[in-house]
Amino acid sequence: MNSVDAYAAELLEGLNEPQRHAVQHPGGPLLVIAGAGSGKTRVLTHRVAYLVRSGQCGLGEILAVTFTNKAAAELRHRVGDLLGRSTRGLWVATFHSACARILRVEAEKLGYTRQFTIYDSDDSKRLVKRCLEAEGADTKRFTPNAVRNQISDHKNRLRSVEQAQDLAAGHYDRTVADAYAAYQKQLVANNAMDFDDLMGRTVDLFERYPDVRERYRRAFKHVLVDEYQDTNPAQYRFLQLLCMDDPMHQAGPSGGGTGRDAKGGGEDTNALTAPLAGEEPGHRNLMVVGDDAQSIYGFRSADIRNILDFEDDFPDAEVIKLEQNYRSTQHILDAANGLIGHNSNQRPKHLFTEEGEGDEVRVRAMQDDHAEARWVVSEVERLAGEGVPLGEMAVLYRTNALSRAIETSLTQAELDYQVIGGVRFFDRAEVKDALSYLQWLHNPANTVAFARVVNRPRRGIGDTSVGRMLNHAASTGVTPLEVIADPAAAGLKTAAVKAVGAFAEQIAELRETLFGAPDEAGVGGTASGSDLRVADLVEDVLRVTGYRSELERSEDPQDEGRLENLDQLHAYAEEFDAEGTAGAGEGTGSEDAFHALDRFLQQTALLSDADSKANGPEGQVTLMTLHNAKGLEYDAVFLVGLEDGIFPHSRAIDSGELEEERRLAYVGITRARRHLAITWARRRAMYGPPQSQVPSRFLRELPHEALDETSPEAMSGQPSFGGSERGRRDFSQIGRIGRGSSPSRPGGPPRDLSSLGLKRGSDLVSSKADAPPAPTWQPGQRVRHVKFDTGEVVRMDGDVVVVHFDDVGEKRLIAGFARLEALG
DNA sequence: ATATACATCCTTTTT
DNA sequence: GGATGTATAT
Repeated sequence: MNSVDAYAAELLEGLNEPQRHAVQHPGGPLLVIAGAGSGKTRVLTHRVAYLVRSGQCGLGEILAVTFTNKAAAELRHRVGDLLGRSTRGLWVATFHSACARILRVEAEKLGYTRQFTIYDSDDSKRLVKRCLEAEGADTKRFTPNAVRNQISDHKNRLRSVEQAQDLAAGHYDRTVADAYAAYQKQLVANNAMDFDDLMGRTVDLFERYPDVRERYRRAFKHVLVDEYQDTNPAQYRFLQLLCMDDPMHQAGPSGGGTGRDAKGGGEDTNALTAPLAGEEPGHRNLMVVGDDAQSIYGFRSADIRNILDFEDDFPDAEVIKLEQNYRSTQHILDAANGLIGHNSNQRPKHLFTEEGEGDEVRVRAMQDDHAEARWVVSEVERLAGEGVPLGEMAVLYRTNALSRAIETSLTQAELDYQVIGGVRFFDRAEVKDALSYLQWLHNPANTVAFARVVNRPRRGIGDTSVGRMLNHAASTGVTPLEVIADPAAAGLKTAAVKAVGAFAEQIAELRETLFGAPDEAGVGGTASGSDLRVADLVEDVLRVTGYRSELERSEDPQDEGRLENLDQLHAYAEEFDAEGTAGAGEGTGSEDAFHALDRFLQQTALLSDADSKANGPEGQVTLMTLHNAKGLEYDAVFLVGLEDGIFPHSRAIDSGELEEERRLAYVGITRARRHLAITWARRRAMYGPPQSQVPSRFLRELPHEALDETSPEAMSGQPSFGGSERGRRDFSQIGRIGRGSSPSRPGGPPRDLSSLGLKRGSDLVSSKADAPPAPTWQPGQRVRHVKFDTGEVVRMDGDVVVVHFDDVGEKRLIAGFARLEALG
């Protein structure tokens, strides 16, 4: 072994057999099936480092693709650590940012300028809405969101407008296809691309310009992909084009070229992959890493068949399975294995660990959502007492709506928590407003940004006026910037003309700061403000437009927070400026303001909440949806709301997406290192009155040996005193509790509360701080005063239970009451 | 043009 | 429960 080899071999130390195998893979297609917690990032980073150290290629000849910025950053960081040197030159990017980078350079070839704007889903929704309205479609039946999703699906499956129209069978599909046509036309007119276009247009580019494709194919000798199970057909084709023999011969508009389009017909045809003779050979060095069991983005057109059929697509592919788990204890893995075993569409695998059995997975049935929340919180407290940091605990749920009860209980217990999800920073209205100003200054053709800011803050330019200006712009093929120079031409009334005039002046002033000299409306000026920083520009926008002063003047307490967000945006821009100047140290000279803005917008468009999604740094319990939990791990995990209709979600049940739901549960289970508890509630208030719930079918699929269930009914959802229908109707405020030792009917009511769903002391905890000592209840004990879950008081007076409705209102109380009445 | 009051609708969402 | 959109009034 020569010294180079020895140097590279260091990178193999500490890897297990299959991991090492993957890292050393000589070349050609490689699929690594990486079970949860099996060290897939390790394999990826070590392979990148190994390729470089063993001299197989240069750092700059590797492209590593991920789905999130966070994953990309981590990958880069860890490769840097392994190599002990800078990773500049290494392409680690998300699919979208890699494409955006390519498209900036090649935009002209596709009829765009390199200043094109990237529309986020909100922007594109607005544009779709406008298109639908222009078409005269009924936006009740064709909601902008639904239509946008359909269009997105078309794009992700690489269906052109024409293909979509050809495919459209019914009226609905045709309307969608027409909207797609109009929308796409508008995007080009706006010099804008949506997220899906970043992929799709790059694919277009590669297909239409073989020389361009060839250039990139040569630039990257090795391509590595993370989370391959989540790739959609567009991403799949992108990889093909980068690595493989020319797959394009020809999937023309009318041809059978829709690849894996199930709707389009042949389930098994795959025009993308047919290896074609006589073309220049691709390097074929494609390594993909993923876990089919964690494919949970089907609703966003991710196609699990990409990972399931990898060997069919690439007959010479090597497949390596990583099944040793370094995260969880065996009981948790058993639960995961048992559950996922119920899926048929999968690659069989069996996770194992050397860490030992650990705790059993606890499954608990709760009276209702409040009891569930309270139980979770009491467990959080218990574990905290055992030394598990709050930041190492997470509560996971299917839908965001389920977080509320948990939040309430955590607050009452005075425990710190963070909720992941909800509105992202860059999606907040005020932040988007500010960014839209910047976007419009940068790309005056951007009508969405224009429509957004023209009357914000309120300037007396109403919807009708905005509509007229947009129409005018569209029909005369002119940008909104030119429209506001002569608003009367768009047919505005005098008051509106005046208001627009004031707005135009503000914009002129801002353009002057950005471009230096005043220029004729339109195409970016010549010499632009030399050392203007983006942060200054943000501030100028807020000042000149009166946006900031409007908020400062406001009485609304929420506006305080909005100002803070704007300050945060400013701080973010300052950071960006600092990085820019630091990086541009050598030779580049001072970058002009316009170009800085260009880079700034590019970056922010593809940024999400970046790093906020992590373990609560210190002392914070984390709450989030299962989707958000992918890739994370915690010492203790609580999976709540395991009820049919919630999880699996009713819409998934209806549309036969149970396997994906099951994978989602699998993801949840495998987040836990040592402690896992799964709960469901007999009754839950979602929207409106509480509904009876049935335990999730997934609970029945968990292997009993791995579980700790309080009672048989925890699984079945049946009261232990089974028998006839009862307890599901409405009742008076008085119920009776059976008494004495002789049940009044066969298998009749027991006399204690255990069958009421109140099984343990913790179910009867007082939630009010100043309430009398919370009476907990133990089997066999007589009960006099009970504090019910939401704080309502239940007093037992002999046989009769009297319920006091206080400030909370009665609908929550009925839940507890149903069970009491059931005994009567 | 805008403020307010009522109705309506609810998955998940890496970019 | 709440955010969004439409109808109505000013």
